[in-house]
Amino acid sequence: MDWSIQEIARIAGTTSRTLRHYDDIGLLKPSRTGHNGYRYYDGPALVQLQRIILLRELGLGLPAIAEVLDRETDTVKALSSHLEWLAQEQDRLTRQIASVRQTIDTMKGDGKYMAQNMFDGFDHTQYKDEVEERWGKDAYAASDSWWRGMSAEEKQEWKVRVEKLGADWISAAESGVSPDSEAAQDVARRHVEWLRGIPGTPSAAPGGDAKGYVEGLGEMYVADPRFAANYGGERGATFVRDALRVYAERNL
Amino acid sequence: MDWSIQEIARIAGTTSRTLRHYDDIGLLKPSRTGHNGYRYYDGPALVQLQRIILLRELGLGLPAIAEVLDRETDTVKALSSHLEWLAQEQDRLTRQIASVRQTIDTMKGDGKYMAQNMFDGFDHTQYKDEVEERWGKDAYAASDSWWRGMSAEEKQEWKVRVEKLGADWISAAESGVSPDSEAAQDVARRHVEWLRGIPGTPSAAPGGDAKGYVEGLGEMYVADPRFAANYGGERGATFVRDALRVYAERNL
DNA sequence: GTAGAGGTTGACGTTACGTCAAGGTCAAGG
DNA sequence: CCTTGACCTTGACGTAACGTCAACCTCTAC
Repeated sequence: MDWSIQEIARIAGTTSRTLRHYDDIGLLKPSRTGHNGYRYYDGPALVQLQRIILLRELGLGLPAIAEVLDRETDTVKALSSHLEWLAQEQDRLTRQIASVRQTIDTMKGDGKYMAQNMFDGFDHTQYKDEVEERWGKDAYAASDSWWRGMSAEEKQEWKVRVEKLGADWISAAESGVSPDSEAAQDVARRHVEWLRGIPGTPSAAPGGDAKGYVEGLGEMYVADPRFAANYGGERGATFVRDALRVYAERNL
Repeated sequence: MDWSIQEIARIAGTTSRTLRHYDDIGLLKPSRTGHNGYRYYDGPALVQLQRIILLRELGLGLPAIAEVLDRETDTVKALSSHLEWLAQEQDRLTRQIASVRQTIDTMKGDGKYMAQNMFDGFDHTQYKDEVEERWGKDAYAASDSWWRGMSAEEKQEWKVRVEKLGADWISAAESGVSPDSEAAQDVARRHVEWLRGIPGTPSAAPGGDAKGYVEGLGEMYVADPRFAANYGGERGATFVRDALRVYAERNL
């Protein structure tokens, strides 16, 4: 009264390969093995197999299932902790979906963002004189040719990055944490790394005054309403300035 | 004006290993390679890298990103189809979470199900005489010892399987599809495979009248209100009977 | 000259099997 | 007895995107 490997596979709704795999990892051994090496399974083995399949359909991993089968863990307990993991995954997915949606919207350019044309790379020519005056002709030229050298898609994605950085600054400022908190400093780090991608930025190497540059930028974000608007107004810009100052002090 | 592998890794917020991986699969080649084999990256490479990282954070796979970079696919298009996939995943997760919750509830035994003690394995002794009369003493004895041989956990999970099967029957019946539809026939197949797990069930091999047995069971589900209740009342049981009859006719 | 930091190319591990590949076993028919 | 076909076996690669050694160069600074 036992079945061959294909037979229980069909009965249980799985494949013979899966059965062999379970045998290999010791999850479910055949109840009997023929002299020819054939695997045979009996009733209790089928019951075990059906338990395994049930738990697998719920998403449990094979090691977790093995624990349940070895009576090291309660099934309900295993499922409960699995449920937590599932909930976390769902959260992550939800956030990612929101992110993708926003990115698509930004890229499609619904006018709202396209019209902004911020200094941060969106329309260099508009600020030509200002940039030349502040950082010199070379800086503008380098920055401009860099920007012109990008494809439309690259520009789109650059904008998206700027958006995200701005959004992260705002949410950090509004979350009420201090500018020297780890969260804020992480955004500051990303901000500085982002700046490094723009030609004309002083390098962090000795000789390039990256520290003064970053601190100066921070002040400008506060002083210039066009920038402040990008970081959630004056309060936001102040937060950005403080966080950048701390970051520059510590790392540049 | 270029960076070593560690430097851009830091600037972009990733690891050198990842950079090497991208080089290996041809996703992002260094802009320059030293005579010693060292990889160096310049500004445009950094821009590319940042595009890649942005898309990766949104969950796109590397092949999809490669398509975007090779201009074979529009970024927005790639993200849109990615969004669909994400939505599907979310659906799947939601359903799985519901399934796990229900399973946990059933196992915890909130009394509602525990009290049911259906024939389908929940309390064999209760139906001893009836079973013996219908299928013989041997059938009852085999079935009973099989049931007693199971551990508490196995019994719990067996109940869960019965619950799910019943729930699937009901939802199939209520969905309005016909008993010979693919969906209904799939549940029928699982039902028959489930029966095979109970000792005493006639085998599908020649000599064992599996066809008559299954058809007889179907009739009983309709005739006996205790069973019918398990399949959503008389209408549900009728659906089950019809589906089983079709299945038996075609496959047994 | 020698640390020490950083670079290189392999190559294995991760999840749960799918998918060949090469070859033995078994029942049925000519 | 031999063949055919269905079924079985073990072995090994592939999957997604790197993390993590391992063994071995290279460069800079003291």
